Amino acid sequence: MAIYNQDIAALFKEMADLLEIDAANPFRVRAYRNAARTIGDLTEELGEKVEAGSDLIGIDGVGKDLAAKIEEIVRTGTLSALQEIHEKIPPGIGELLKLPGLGPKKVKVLYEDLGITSLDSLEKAAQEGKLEQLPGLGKKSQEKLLKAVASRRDMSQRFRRADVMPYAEGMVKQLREADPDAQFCLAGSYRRACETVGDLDILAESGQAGTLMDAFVQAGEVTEILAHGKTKSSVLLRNGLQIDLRVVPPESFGAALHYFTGSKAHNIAVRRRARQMGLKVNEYGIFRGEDVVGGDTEASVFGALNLSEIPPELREGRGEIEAAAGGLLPALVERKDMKGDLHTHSTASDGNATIAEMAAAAKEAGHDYMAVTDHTKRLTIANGLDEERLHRQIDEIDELNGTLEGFAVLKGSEVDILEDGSLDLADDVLERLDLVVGSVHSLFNLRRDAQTERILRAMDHPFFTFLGHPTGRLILSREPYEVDVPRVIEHAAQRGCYLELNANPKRLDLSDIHCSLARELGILIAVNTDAHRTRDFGYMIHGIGQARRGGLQKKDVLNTRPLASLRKLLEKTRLS
DNA sequence: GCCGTTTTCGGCCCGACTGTTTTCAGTCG
Repeated sequence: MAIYNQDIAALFKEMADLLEIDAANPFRVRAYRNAARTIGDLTEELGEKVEAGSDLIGIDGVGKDLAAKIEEIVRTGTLSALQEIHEKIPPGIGELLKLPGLGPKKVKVLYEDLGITSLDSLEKAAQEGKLEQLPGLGKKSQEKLLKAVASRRDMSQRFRRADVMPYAEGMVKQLREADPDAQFCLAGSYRRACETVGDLDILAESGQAGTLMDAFVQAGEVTEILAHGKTKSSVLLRNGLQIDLRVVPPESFGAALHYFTGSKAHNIAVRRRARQMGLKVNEYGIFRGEDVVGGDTEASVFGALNLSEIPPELREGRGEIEAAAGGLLPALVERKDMKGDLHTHSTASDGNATIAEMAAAAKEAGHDYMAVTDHTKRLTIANGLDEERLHRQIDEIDELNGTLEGFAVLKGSEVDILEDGSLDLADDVLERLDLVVGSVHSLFNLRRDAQTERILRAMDHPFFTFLGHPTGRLILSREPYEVDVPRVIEHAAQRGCYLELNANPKRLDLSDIHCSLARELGILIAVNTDAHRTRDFGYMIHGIGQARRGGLQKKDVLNTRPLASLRKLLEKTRLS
């Protein structure tokens, strides 16, 4: 059985959890967590590196010891150090660390005094009133833990970013009414445009901290107050979303915004740099001894550290500090750079607007062109088009284009990739199209090799333009199908075709990491909404957020091109 | 356990809030 990076990362995470409960050196714990995070982000498989005999030392956070442990995992599938610690700390107990209010110390007490190793046994002990008798715990902790177990069971702990936008805006609106002079900014993973967020962080600059705090905990949707302090409070909404509000004075706003935007890994890296320069960074400012050297704006924080300003989307501790120090940060693509949308549907298949209506909406969204890419016959559930219907649609689009001014509708198709890698429509109709999006809509459970080969073969088709939603994942609801994405990306580079970053907020498919790999290999990415309704063109902002996280610049994105250059690039993918 | 303008040892980010405490440890972000 092949070992993938995610497996190695999972073992290191578990190791970190158990070591932490075992009260190991906290920096040793951090070393495991750091390595797990780095390895989870890598695009090259360490299993292959080990087989090839390459050196693992040099991977960020991997030294001699962890390199040996990775080799052990790859060769044996297990980690003996983990099994050793299992003799002291039972497996699965790390789950308890995820409960709010429980950290390593208390988990250890729970296990040693009451033998608690699971949510079930914790719940039972709490119901029997045993927790309140433990040192450091009381009646209140017991009640909170009982609630935490219940809420853990009945709701997922993360939210798609797009789904929390209305809650974020609603809360800020209520706070603004309480203090019209305050400034608000959403921070955290939300500001970094992460695919999912665990909670919302709202930062306020205000002289009325108390007023804001009161308004916050009394807001309409709040069902529980988790903390209510002078400058910092946390609440839980009915849907389980946690919101944190922090109020700071104007001179600290930039430092606080930087701090609460994170990520944690980025902040640690920034503070390490500050320390090396003899400075100290906290959420109130940046200091040399007692002297303030920055903090009112984010620019002042980066400036004091001799860094160019790092866009929030890149603050993941993946080398952005070094890039900023060397003046090597990319100028990230922006929404206004987008000239068109190359993946849309109409009533001909499973969309709910006509081509003319979609074209009008695309133009309204600021685009100069749009490609119609309805489904094909294999996807009967979506009323996919067969050759004859597509021929007619092509004629229809030609006719429509004759009536449009300052806007072009391109002729395309989202063609099903069949099991053997062939395309779902005959060449004579594909040849008439401006572009062909190849997508997998069936047989998600093929073995990894078979799925990868299937896709590579489809890409080799002479009329193939780009791969639609390359992994098929649905965020928080469906795992990607088993496919060797780096291999697909490398193949696209050799073949001379493109990849899609699907901007639908449920998909955001490619991931940021894979976007970054594609960019390194010089592959153009089409950022498309896959719109099925006119309002879906609004999805573009989510795609742009993801593209920025992947470090994509305007030049890396296919549909930032004006129509004439776009046509040339589409033409270029055709093999004779 | 990693790492090096602190360089093979001795550091490793920093502060607010809670609950249980009676001066602070644990947790969280």
